[in-house]
Amino acid sequence: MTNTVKMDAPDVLEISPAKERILKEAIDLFYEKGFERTTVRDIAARAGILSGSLFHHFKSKQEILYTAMALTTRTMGESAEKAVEGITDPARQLRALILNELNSIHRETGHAAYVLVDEWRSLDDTYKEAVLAIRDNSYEACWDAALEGCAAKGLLKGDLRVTRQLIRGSLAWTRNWYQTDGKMTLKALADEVLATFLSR
Amino acid sequence: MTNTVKMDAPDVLEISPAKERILKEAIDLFYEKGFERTTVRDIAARAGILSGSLFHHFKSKQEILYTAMALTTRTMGESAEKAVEGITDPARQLRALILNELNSIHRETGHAAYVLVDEWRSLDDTYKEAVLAIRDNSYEACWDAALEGCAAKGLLKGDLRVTRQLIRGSLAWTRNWYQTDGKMTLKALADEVLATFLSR
DNA sequence: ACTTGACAACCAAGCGCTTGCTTGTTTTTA
DNA sequence: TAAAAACAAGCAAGCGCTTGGTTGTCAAGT
Repeated sequence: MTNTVKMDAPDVLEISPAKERILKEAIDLFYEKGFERTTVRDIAARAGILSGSLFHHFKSKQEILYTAMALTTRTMGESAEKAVEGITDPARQLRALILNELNSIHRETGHAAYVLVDEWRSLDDTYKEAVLAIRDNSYEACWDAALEGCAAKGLLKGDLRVTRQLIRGSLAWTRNWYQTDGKMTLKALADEVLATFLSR
Repeated sequence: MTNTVKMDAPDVLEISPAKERILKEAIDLFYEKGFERTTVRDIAARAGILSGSLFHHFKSKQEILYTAMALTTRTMGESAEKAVEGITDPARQLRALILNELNSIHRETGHAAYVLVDEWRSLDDTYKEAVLAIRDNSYEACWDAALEGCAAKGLLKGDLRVTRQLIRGSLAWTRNWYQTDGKMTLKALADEVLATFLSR
């Protein structure tokens, strides 16, 4: 797909079952305590191994964070593309993207999306670039297309880039208050968000 | 005001000039690197003293974070009350609160508001309660009043509590994209946010 | 006017502990 | 039987914090 050289960064595609289990536990811990407060001993204990054994799979704690973020970024990009697939109406595209993002944050794999945003500062600069390279391809393009479509139809007023950020902020913040087990479903929340941001 | 015993927690009102300088530097560092990545040696160096001398003013690193957050919380509460003072129209109240919050985030003291949100997880549970006790008094009440006023006038649709959180998220997220030195002023941004969330 | 003593602020040194990570060896798997 | 995976042990560095002593300040005592 991408024509950039991939040799420098370890290919995130290659994930052994063991790696996957470690990543899952690491993400959960990063979600609970943050990257810095999580020790390699914590991660190893949850994965059922000793701390030293971690470094057989990842060369550093940073690489664990990077792999988790790179994987999450790719997954969310694919997920966004799939969400708008076959939808032509821009308002419906937007709703699909909103619901998709809410699902990413609050469903079982949700901790990964949370970590991607919240622990970004903890990622080394070199790795940041690598993750951004993955992100820019598909994810942003989907959102831009949907938003521009809405704007063309007069469904959105004001600066599109600002609106985009306002929506993004609203969605990201849901992790601080939305309860999966509450009365409101994610679909209902998605509708509420859409209704809030679309002028009618 | 509060009838709870206050003896356990140190009164945040008492801040010597030295304490204030240390707090300012600490907040800047927490903003730049996060609480965990910031060492007491970092803070001391910026304050122009040695690390051990910090503990003459604060009994622990945690207490530095707590003091910063308690102070910020009180300041923001007072600031919100002052912002809506004398304003009766709920839409104008809301605009004032939005602008006030944007100012808190992006003006000179902005790092404090940022830290309050972003490093909340790093604060010990005991201290969390103390900060929440300060917060609940004024800040939330101002927002609730303005939002209910808007709803009564038909300016807001949907669940008020959800709307409140969507706005809060949009505002908090601005720190990830809004540039103080850019073309858009904070007032213009406040207007854009207001226009986005109010139905017309 | 000079001494005294109490106090806050700070320094210099380092303690005890935890951290991420390494090494050499053993176990498991295929 | 050889590679992959995990263990056992521990190192060097950095962490928050403590200790004991040195300043500068200023009001009380003589």
